[in-house]
Amino acid sequence: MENNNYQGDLADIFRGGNNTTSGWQFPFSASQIEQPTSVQDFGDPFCNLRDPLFHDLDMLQAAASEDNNNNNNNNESTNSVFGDSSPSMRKRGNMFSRMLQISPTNKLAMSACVVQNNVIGKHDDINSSKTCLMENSALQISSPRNTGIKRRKSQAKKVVCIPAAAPANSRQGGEVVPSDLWAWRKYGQKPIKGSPYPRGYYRCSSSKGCSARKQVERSRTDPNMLVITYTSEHNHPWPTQRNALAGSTRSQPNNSKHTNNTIIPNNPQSQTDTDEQKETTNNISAYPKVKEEVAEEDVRHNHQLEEMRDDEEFSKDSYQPIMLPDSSNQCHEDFFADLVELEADPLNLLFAKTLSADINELGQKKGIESFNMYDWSKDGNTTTSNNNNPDT
DNA sequence: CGCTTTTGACCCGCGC
DNA sequence: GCGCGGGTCAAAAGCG
Repeated sequence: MENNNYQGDLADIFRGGNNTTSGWQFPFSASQIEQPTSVQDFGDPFCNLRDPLFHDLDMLQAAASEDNNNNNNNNESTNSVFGDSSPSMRKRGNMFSRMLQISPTNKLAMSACVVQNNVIGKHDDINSSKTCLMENSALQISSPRNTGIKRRKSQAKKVVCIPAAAPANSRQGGEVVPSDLWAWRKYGQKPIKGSPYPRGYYRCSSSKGCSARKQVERSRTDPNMLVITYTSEHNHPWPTQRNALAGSTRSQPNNSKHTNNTIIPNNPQSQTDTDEQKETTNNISAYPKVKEEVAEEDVRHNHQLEEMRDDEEFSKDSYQPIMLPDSSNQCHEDFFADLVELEADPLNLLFAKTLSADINELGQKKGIESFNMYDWSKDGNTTTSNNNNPDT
């Protein structure tokens, strides 16, 4: 309770999972992810994804790798952790490896986490790398094989470390964090001893009999990172639709949900929204909005997707890139070239959203003004309802 | 109406 | 056995 007074409520993060209009979601497309079918996956959609971004960040990655080498010599071993050991991935780094998967029996994922954080540019110094190592150490503790933390049951768990899109100290409740394709319902939140951040408890709401659960909490060592722990596996296929939006947005006293024509993610903003926070919200709102196909992907159901697309207004044409300022220089083009390419794939678009803070930060390093890559308010009708799938 | 989040109470595993 | 602390339940209330 009191914990919520100074930090964003993690519940906001996962409204994305239940609310198609909320913040950003991982734009998984059927062609890019595999449906998790094993217990090992726990329905985690991150495990098979590859990095569509940031191959312009070699410099940072190199620096990060250098730092990483100073701290860890297990680079080879870490690749397998991410379920993809392709050469390209090794070279460029996988953004999803930021969503660190830590196998209960594999403790070798840490170095990659360090690297990726540096690649992204959010943690671009040695100190932050150390912080990340500390984070990874904390994650190790959560391993069922490690008795450092009590385990009520000897359940297999999978821990994923992902970046929080908004700085933890922003006090912004509407921080955006990837939702996965499952519908999650929050059933509890507890303050965790030793951590200033509460832990949210979620269960799968797609199927009543589904025992899948996940816990979400901020890293106590790096508030910019979220630690998601998946427990149990889904016993049903991926949902073709998410649950109704009802109840997904509780009261927002400031009534600032829609302040202009831009798309406001339906993340409930914290009730202590400040002007600064609202500004951040608006920035978020300018990020590409991606339809529910994000939640519908199953390679085996492509035909179904086609039908759904026909029924919905959404199409890739519903957004368009914002032209960069006239002052754009070659640096702009170089830096954003890859990002513009993302337009071709909604999945990637959402990545761009995910990494907004990182991108802006990195852009500033390159002398680039903050920007919005895509204007989703093209027709002014791109409202939250656009994402709603009628429950009928 | 059906869904959600919130939140205090309760349950239960674990260490001592 | 006891206490701590994490995990879950369930009532209340809000939202579409």
